Amino acid sequence: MRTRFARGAETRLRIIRVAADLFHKQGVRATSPDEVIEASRTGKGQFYHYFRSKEGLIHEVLQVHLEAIKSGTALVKYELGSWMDLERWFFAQVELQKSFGMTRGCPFGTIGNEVTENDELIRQDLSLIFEVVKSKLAVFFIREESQGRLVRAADENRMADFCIAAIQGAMLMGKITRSSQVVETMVREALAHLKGYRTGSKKA
Amino acid sequence: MRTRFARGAETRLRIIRVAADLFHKQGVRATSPDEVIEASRTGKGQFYHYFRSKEGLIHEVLQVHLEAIKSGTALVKYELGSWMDLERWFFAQVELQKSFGMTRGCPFGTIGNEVTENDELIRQDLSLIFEVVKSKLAVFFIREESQGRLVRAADENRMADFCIAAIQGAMLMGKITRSSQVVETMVREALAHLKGYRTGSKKA
DNA sequence: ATCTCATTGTACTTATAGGTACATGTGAAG
DNA sequence: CTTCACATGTACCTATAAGTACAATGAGAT
Repeated sequence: MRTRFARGAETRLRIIRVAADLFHKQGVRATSPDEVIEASRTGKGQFYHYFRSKEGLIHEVLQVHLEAIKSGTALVKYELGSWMDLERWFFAQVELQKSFGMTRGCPFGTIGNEVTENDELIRQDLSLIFEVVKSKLAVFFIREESQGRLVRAADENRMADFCIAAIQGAMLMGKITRSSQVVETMVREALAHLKGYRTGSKKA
Repeated sequence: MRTRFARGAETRLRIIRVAADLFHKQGVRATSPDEVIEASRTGKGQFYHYFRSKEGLIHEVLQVHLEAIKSGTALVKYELGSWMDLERWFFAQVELQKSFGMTRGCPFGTIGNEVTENDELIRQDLSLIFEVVKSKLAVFFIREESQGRLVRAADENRMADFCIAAIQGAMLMGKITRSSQVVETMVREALAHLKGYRTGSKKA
């Protein structure tokens, strides 16, 4: 029973990976099952054998993303141990965007902007992903605070939300302008703001 | 010749307005010409009489937005005369989002996130819109600077970019979480950061 | 060798997207 | 009161989206 489901699982994962890439590249609405099927070199039979529907596929893709974030196997590392790590967190995403020639945004933001009131399930999947990311970031700020390295006015949860919204806005503007300039500006300003919450930081 | 084109111009504008609303609500890919036609109570004949194609319509919609921003007739006022105006600028967008029950994001950001490499014209339209917005915001910061009210480290262009990316990220997260909390957090943090560039501001 | 069930392949189906073709209406200028 | 250009209405049309139906294959259990 060891390899009983191995072949299928591989096919399934191949479809998910291809879909994730296409969703990132062109969004979910612009990506048809047929396109995923062709790019993954599978067939209709396989597609609908492994996924109820297109929505089911989107859900599975997001699950895989979520697991990668949780387990730390994602391209971006969300476990921060220092301010240097935080900088790396920001810049890792900029670099990823650059590697696609500034033609793509954040994989989650891209999908998130497409959700309407009929995509409640997907919206919740995304909400959960961002909640997990937020808590990972917050953990860092909370640790800093517990060591007395943050000023009293600092609110770790707000700081985490700020990080996420900042990088989302930055990447969206980067995609629209096809330039990394705005992204880098935003990241630097955001970091400057966050560092302002460190004890003993000279303003700006 | 006064009313010669009046009727048609009205129909045209009606289509544009309906389309703008649908694009804002559900994005451009999820909005078909048929839907626009029905919601605007027109017909195929009229639609394709006034617009070459769906892409043409999107372009026209963005032109109308652009003109509204330039002329100051948009729902959000981009001409800032004071820091209070800047706050209002941020919060006006939050209020607008709230008025839709947090189900929508920024009209431009929503469309911007949908553009792929095949939508170069639309992408440029959006780029232009954001450039105009940026310059309007920058004008305020430059005026402040010229009156010696900003610290030397302040960069007016970067500050303007920061404003735009911040509000974009905020609204996107607001739409995904369906909550105004993140949005308000982001706006307050962003304002705090910007105010840090004022001369004589106590840090944070 | 066969049975069984996961897996895969192919053909068909319905609805919608996006657009054309063409016919008709209408109102102001001549 | 006709005419011509703008304006509107209706009927197509082709491609694609999303999904179903069902047949065929193939590897481990018996």
